[in-house]
Amino acid sequence: MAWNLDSDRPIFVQIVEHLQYDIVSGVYQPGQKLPSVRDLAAEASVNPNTMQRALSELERDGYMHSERTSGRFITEDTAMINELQKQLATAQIEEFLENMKKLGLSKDDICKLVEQSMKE
Amino acid sequence: MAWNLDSDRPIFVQIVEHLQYDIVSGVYQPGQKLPSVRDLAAEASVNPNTMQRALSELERDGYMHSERTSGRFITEDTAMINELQKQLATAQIEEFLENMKKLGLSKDDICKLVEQSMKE
DNA sequence: AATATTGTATTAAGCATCTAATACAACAAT
DNA sequence: ATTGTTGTATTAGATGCTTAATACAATATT
Repeated sequence: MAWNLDSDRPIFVQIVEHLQYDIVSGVYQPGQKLPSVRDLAAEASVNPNTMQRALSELERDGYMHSERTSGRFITEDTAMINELQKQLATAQIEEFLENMKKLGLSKDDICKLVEQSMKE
Repeated sequence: MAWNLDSDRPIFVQIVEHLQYDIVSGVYQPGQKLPSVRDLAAEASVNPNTMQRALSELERDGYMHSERTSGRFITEDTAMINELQKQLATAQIEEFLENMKKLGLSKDDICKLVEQSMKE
């Protein structure tokens, strides 16, 4: 699975988002053990420090926790995960609609374009 | 008009996007003269060098051109502007749908959420 | 003719990000 | 008991972005 990191934004931020999406979509199940920092860093072709930083952020927000030497685990709080999904989804929609309006497109324009793209 | 620049991405990139949206939506008309680099920089609360960099990018891509000392002008190539609008719109849609899928949402889920948000 | 404004260029400094290279303590695996 | 793996911390260097402070030539403006 490619990580598709670009240079337009800090890498550690993109990693945080990527992992949030993996948690929300079920790539990583609640309670599941994550690969080690070094393995994740290699997988993402990133320095271990950078991966560590991203993981620390996710840990700070409660989406995972580390057991000293046994590894790192996804939270088992499914309510929290569902909340994150809801939050990310509404953020996506709001940003999308706002940007489309900035482009000078009407609601009808937006609907047509979305419907057209959804058919593929 | 606030520029709403954040620190998550390079400012000059955000300025490029902001101005592209202003061109596409008609805030700046084809052939219209832009404020000076210094004025735009002040308006965006940004260093003139940073604004200059963003403008150079837009100029490199043909969306505007500078007349040495008379100022800087939006292109009169309306076809090019329409093409940019189309390009930005499809990019928005594709990114949006891709992210929603990454969140594990089905097409029905997406439709419902969009319809709901569109009513406000 | 004198002045102001235009775009443009340069240099230096500060800052955050990222990589690289280690190091260490805790614990699992052997 | 030894070895390997875990998360974590530290230091140094490179790079890119941003600001600040200028400077200059060209040309509107007065």
